[in-house]
Order: sequence, then structure tokens, then C-alpha cells
Amino acid sequence: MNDKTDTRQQILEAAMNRIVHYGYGKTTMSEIASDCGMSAGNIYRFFASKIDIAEAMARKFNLELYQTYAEIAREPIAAPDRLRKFFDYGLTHTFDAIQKDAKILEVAEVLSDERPLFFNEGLAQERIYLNQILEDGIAAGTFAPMKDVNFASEMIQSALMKFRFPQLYSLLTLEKLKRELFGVIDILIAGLRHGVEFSGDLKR
Amino acid sequence: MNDKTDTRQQILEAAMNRIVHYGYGKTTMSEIASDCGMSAGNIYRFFASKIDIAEAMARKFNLELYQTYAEIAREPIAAPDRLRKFFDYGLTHTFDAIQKDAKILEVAEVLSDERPLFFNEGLAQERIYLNQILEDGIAAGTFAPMKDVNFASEMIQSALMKFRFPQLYSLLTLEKLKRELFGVIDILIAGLRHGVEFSGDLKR
DNA sequence: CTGCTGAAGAATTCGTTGATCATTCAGACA
DNA sequence: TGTCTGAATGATCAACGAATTCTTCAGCAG
Repeated sequence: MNDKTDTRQQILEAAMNRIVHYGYGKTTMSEIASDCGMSAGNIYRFFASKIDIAEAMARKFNLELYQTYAEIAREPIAAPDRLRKFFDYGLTHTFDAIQKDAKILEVAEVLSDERPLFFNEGLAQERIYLNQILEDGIAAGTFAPMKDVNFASEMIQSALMKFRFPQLYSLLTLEKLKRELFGVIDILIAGLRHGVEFSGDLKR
Repeated sequence: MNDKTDTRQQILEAAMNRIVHYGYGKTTMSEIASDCGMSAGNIYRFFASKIDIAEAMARKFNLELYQTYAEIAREPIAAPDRLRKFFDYGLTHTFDAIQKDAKILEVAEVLSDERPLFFNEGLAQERIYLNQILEDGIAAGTFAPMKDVNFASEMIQSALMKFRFPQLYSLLTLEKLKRELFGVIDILIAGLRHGVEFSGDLKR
């Protein structure tokens, strides 16, 4: 069973090496296989398809991200600062990753085409940490109480959607991007601080 | 001189009829020309290129939009309500337009590829009305005073960016979209109401 | 002189064909 | 018996000539 995990890991690593260098489209299953000293067919005992390798790659990327997210959510600083740090890290991390390996943009594109739900998974995971920060902030009296913390998290994610799509911001510098990110976050924080009357509250 | 404007108008109308029906790519200059009873070459005395026709089309669409924006910005209701109405109208208007003529999505795509700055023009225009609403709100005491109204407008636009890209939301229903739009706006309004301490204020 | 045409040129798209690639699976191997 | 290979298969892609389309412009008509 450990062999299996090891081999899977080896395939993933070989694939990642090729993909970040040549791109997803220019990397073939046979190439990955021969890098691992096996036949292309054998890869299918470990990954159901090529796109699953891309997904595993993204999952690995996200795992690091979530780990830092969890740490930030736990930091003993005021909730608004944690919120800023949270999204600052997310943006910087992906920006740097793209700067370093431009080809991962292709992976993201292919994934959003063929695994459109994968994206939602990440948002849901992120919301767990956001909810935690919001609840802390409410408990500390920094944020006003609210009926539906998860809905608020969703709205925060929605307002910061722009900073998730490199295609939308790739022409801007990181500096300009951050200025904008913090500008939006500051309004959101002011809103959360003083309490939001959601116009839909009656219905929900 | 009026002849010239008329002909231009005629060409634009013929082009629009074909484009909303068959799409931008499937509409040829000769077709537009023969619809107008002229040669393809003659179109170039009125439009410098095919993409300029698409731009004129979008400009016409925006003109209606801006007219309503101006009206909403002037309405004698509280600033927050004007803000809601403003973006509600923008979303509904484009959503309905796409529902009615799906092919205009292709026009938007081609335009953002070949005239990337055209988009910014629209944002700048929109900000004129936003600034007006914000200033009114501040004067009325509904919104807290702020150093840089235009920056706040930019941040509002940034936070609502998601609702501008049909590619990002085309799978959602208008109802769900509006729920989300109002959710974000409500937080922004709460923030503006009580005042924002922009973390970048020292630098600006 | 002005307004327009239609043919020419340049650029782009299209369709076909051959090759490459992802994926499957019968059977070899250990 | 459980692993793995390599050939078979169908799907996708690249190449490239043909055709279409955008754009220009010399010259014709009014």
C-alpha cells in the first residue's frame, strides 16, 4: 500500500517537473512514464486520467496554502488584521507562483474547463478559515454580531473575486494589486465592524 | 455631413442586425455592405475596420446604460438606495441583453481582446455617476466623509467586478446573482456609512 | 472634385490529412 | 495471482494548401 502511494507520488513529481517547464499540453503521458521508468499504461493504475494529475498538482498547491491560512486564522492579532493578512498572503502566494512558473496558469485554465467544481471546493475550504476569523472578531467585539457568518464569508469572497483570476489582473503590478485589494478589504472591514443590515435578511 | 452620419448609422444598424443573429465572426463586411446596397470597400469610408463596428455597437449599448445611470444618480432617494438601484440596473440590463441576444457575448469577447482599453473607458464613465452618489450621500450625512471619493468608487467597482463578467456568472440564475450582488453592496454601504480607515491613507 | 466601385493584396480562417496522444486491455512476466 | 507492458483504438492536434475575408486603392461616374 505504501508502494502504491510512493509510485503515485513519483508520477506526480515527474509530471509537475515537466508541466511547470513545458506546460500541460506539451507534456505527454509517455514522457511522464519514461521519466519514471514505466509504461504510459501503468500510470493509469495510479491516476484515472491526465487531468487528474493536474488536479492532484493543484491540490498539492492548495494544501500549502490552507496550512498557512490555518496559521493566520489562529494568530493572536485583531480579526481585521488577520483578514488583511489572509488575503494578502493568498494574492502574494499565487502571484509569486505565476511569476516563477508561468505555465501553471495553463493548468488552472484546463482545470477550470474540465473540473469546474474543483474551484468551488477551494472556496468552501477557504470559508472555514474566514468563518473562524469572523466569529473571533464578533466574540472580541471587533465585528458587529451577524445572523449568518457563512453568508458574510461568501460575500467577502465575492467582493474579492477579482484577485483570484490572474487573467483579470495579470497586467497590473503586485503593488497596484495590493493597493486595490487592501482598499476593498478596508471597506468590507468597516462594514463588518459596524454591522450590516442585509437587505435580504427578511427572506433568509 | 448629415448624409455621412446617416450612412454610418445605416451601416451600423445593418451590422447589428446580422451580428446579433449570426455573431461577429459569421458576419462579413460584404454581407453588411450588400444589406446597405453598397460595396464592401465603401464601408471603410465610415468605419476604419470591422472591429470599429463592434466598438460602435458597444458604445451604443453603453449610451443607453449611461443615460439610465445618470437618471438613477439624480433620483431623490437615499444614497445607499441609489447605489443599489444603480448596480441592480446594470446587472439586470446586461443579463437581459445576453438572454435575448446571446451573440453579443462574442462581441464583448472580441472587443476585450482587440480593444482592451475600451473597457476602462466604461469604468471611468460609470465612476462619474458613482462619485456623484457618494458625494450626495456624504453631504446628506448618510455616508461618512472620506478623503478620496474617486478612490472609493474604484474600490466599489473592484468589489463588484464579478458581476461584470458573464463568463464568471453565466451558470447562475439572475435571482442568485442579485442576492449575491446585494449581499456585497450591503457590506460596502455599511462601511461607507460608518467611515473607512484606508490602510493606505498615510501614503496617499 | 467627390463618392463610390471592384479588383488586388494581405491576413485569416477552413478543411483535410497525417501524425501524435490519451486511454484501454489482452496477455506476458515474475 | 498480481503487476506491468506494449500494441490497438479512437480522439485530438498540427500542418498546410485552398478558400474566404478584411482592407486598400487606382480609377470610374456623376
